[in-house]
Amino acid sequence: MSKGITSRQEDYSKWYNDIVVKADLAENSGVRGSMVIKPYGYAIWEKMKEQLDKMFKETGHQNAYFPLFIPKSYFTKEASHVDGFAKECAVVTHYRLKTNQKGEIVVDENAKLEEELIVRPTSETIIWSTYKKWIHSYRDLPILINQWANVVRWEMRTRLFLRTSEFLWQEGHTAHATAEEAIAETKQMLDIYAEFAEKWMAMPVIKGSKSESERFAGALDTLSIEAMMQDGKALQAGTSHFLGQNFAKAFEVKFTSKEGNEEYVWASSWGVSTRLMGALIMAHSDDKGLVLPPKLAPIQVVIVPIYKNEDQLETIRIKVKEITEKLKTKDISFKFDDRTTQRPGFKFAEWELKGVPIRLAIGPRDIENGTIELARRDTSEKKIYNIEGIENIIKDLLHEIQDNIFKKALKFRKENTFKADTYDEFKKIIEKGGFVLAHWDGTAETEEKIQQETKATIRNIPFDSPEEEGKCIVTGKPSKRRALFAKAY
RNA sequence: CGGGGCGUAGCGCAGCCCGGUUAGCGCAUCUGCUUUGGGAGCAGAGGGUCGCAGGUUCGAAUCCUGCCGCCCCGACCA
Repeated sequence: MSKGITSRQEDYSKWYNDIVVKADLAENSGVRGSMVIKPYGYAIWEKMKEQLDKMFKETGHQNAYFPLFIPKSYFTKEASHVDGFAKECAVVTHYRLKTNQKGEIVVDENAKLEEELIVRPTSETIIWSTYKKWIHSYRDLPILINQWANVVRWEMRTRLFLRTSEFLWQEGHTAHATAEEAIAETKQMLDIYAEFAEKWMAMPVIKGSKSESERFAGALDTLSIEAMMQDGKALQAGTSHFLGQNFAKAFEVKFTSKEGNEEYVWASSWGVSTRLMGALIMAHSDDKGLVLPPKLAPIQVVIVPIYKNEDQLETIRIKVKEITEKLKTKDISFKFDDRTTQRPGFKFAEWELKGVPIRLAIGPRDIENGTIELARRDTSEKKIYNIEGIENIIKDLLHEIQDNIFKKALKFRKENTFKADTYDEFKKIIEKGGFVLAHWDGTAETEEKIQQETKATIRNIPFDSPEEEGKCIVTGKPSKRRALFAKAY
């Protein structure tokens, strides 16, 4: 492992990339724009998945699995949906290879598919074509299904975790008898995402609804949570869409209501992806490497032995065993790093790079005194504690760290969120980086003008943005609420 | 798709302009000894179709032609 990572100040994107690669989270693969998620990175994703999955199930959802391939005809049924995704679809056209006269492996032109298959960029169409078969009566509703899957969007420019051609995600697809119910579901799932972001990722988010031009292709309303990264840019961390009856109409999904009327089904869909990994990294990490919130850290405590010979290591091993037994009773995950091939200093640096919240170091000195050195990743603070009762101290400290990094992120967001009442003010803030709350006349033209001139977009219109009389910073037309603007990932 | 750049050891690069005999450096790897409370030191070793294909030449990493791949900027974008 090479020393050091680029500092945030020097080159923020390089810093991000260094962390991903050097903390062993992921790397680029031989396929353009597609990444390999390495075991340590995948372990973090698994922690996220586990918690989200639990939250989905607690709210009555079930998991299912739908095909990777979508027949082109399904895909093209909902017009705005096609418009939104057509330019980034991978398409399967053949099903066989052959060897030509030169001995090369080539596509067998005789094995052309009658109908091309789209590799799913999202599954609304395949799922709604299936729901048609499942839904006939109001008694069949609601359907509350989630799927954990991979999807492909052929992006022009990719970055590890933040935007890759293939990514992992979950997509919820629900069907309801009424608009109210579907809207309530849409909101509920956004709340779940926000709770997960704040309580688990320790990342404060702003809930709101998207402007029309940022809406999901085929949705009537898109809600999002937006988080601020350390460079002041916004990252969309999750979306929940109210799809109205668009997909039901496109796929002819009707049900007979209690009153005996034939009606179209109402829908929602919602998703978060491996992009959350990128958010997690950029929300908390520092120039020494990753900083993980204890609740998502695959290893919460790492123990590094310090010794001069095999005898000393053996003594330490026995002591460590006592400690780890106690950690187990407190449900604390740990790793005893007894590799003899690396020296302590190397291990310290490595585990800091990997963001382990707490490090214990124990050597002959400690054995003699019944003590242990404890270092916090979030503050870099080091303290000597008695081994007796250390498990309680660690348990409390893990909560404190979780809390501390959330507060730190919240403070940073507050310090970098501003109100602007003139376009000049607005431009200055955007230039520097940060969130801007400003009045906007509600038109796509103004939104586009702002984006063209400043590269900032409307992230969302925050739910907690109070009603107030204002004037659009560009056109001066009246506005009732401030929208959240920022440059975004 | 437009503009720019790059392909030489696992990674990062020098050499190319001005052709010349064993193709070099740093990191990593391996071996040995000494080390181990903040990324060890010394000594030695291994590792290369110089992106691919042609051409020019006594001789090509170096010059010429074609091709392929990748990266950056722009355009595009849940």
